Amino acid sequence: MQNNIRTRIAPSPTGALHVGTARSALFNFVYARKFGGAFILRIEDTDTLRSRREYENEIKAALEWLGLAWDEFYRQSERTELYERQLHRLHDDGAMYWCPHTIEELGAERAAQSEAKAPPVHQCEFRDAERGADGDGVFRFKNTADGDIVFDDLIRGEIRTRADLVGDFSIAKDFKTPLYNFAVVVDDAEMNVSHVIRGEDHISNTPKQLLLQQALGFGRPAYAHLPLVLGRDRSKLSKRDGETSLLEYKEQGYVPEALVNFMALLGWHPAGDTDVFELDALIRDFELERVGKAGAVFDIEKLNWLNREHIRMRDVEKLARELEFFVPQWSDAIAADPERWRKIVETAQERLTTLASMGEQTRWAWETPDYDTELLSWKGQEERPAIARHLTAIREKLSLLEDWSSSSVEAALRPYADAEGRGAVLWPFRVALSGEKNSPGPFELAYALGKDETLARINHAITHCT
RNA sequence: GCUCCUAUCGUCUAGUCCGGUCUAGGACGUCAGGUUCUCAUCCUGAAAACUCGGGUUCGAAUCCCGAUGGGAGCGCCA
Repeated sequence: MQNNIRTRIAPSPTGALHVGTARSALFNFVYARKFGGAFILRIEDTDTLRSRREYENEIKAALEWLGLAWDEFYRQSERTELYERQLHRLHDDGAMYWCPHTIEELGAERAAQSEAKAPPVHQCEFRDAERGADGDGVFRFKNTADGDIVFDDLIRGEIRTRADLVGDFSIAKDFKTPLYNFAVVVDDAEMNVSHVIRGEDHISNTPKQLLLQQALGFGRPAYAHLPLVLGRDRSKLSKRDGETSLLEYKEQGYVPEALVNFMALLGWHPAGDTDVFELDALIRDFELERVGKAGAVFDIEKLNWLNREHIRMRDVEKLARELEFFVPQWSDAIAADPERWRKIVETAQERLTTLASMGEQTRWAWETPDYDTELLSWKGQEERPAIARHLTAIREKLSLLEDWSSSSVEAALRPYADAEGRGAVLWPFRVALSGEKNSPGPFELAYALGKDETLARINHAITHCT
């Protein structure tokens, strides 16, 4: 196993953690863990106007929720001396210059180039001028490379770009305000990042960063560009496609294991036919070589299925604790009888798609059933006296029952139900307990409700019929 | 407009590097049956794809060329 693997996720705190960014974080984390390396969280907050600390906190919370613990943490806004020093080095080498053009001028130039079918590259007449930062303008890297800029992508193979098409790109607003491409290069080198694993929307930034690395005398990390996460319309996932903020999924009742599983499947697949797996297995089986090249559509149906699967695999006690958050209206009842709550959770567990559906899924547990008497009738064909007779028989058998479990209740009633007709007996029994047309089975309900409540609800139903 | 990336069922994908075992496999979803007092689950089954055109070859989803489609980037954002 290699030990010098260092990966990073570098979000900018200008919004919540995006699903695409979270997926990149996951792959970086997994890759680092697999080789016993370090996973770095670097907040790219050089854009002081848009960066906000509350977003940074949200991003951290989301990563923690997913279980992606970082080993090192940095904030670019706290590293300005470093960038300044490197900026001066470039400046002293004559590798950058001050471009005084306004944004309007640059926009006009680009429009003209588009019109003339020319490549959109800024031709600055000041690239050889000796002048510092003043007024409008920006520092640009003086790109003197010729031929192709080539790098080997771990996922895509060789990628080459014509150097003259890269042009003189901006690297800083002034000596104290570096721009993205510059800060990234300095940080990746300074942090000894060994593998840059990021979205494919960064492919076109890579040649610029390569040029900068060379000019500064830095080494080159390995690159792996992930396919993009796409929306229904196959364009980059956006708000229109539903939630793009990871924490939103938490609030909607998705479990982190499902998100991790789902995001891993967006572009990667284990060698076998397994679709359901957890982080440990992902770390064990992950291979960058098995990451696909084409964009992957975010399919909420598959996420829902995975969420169901992971909820079903969950430890009941743990699930019970997580579920409490989603039924605040019953927190007192839960605190009063935690054992009962655990039984309710047990009954609901395999029926939950999201944790948030717990409320409607277990209304029967908290509210006294309120139903029309007709609902007690199996297929609307049983008359009231018959229903009352069945319920009375059930009451008699159950009141004698000592050991109260789903299977003992079933064993006590099965012969009678078989003799009288299962539907005719079990349907009114279940409705008496749940008050619902659709609900978990009567034996499970009886178990979760407990003997006293079960008998009380049966009595209530009997009075309905007489 | 320029550049780059990309292309297997509706969706995620296996297979592509090392051509034949692929009448293309799995999963989600869909549909149909079955189990079940109901719903959900569960079980069985079905429909569903190699973008197109050339070439190489005895043979191509797999190799080569071209076209087309899709995506991304082109910022004094990251």
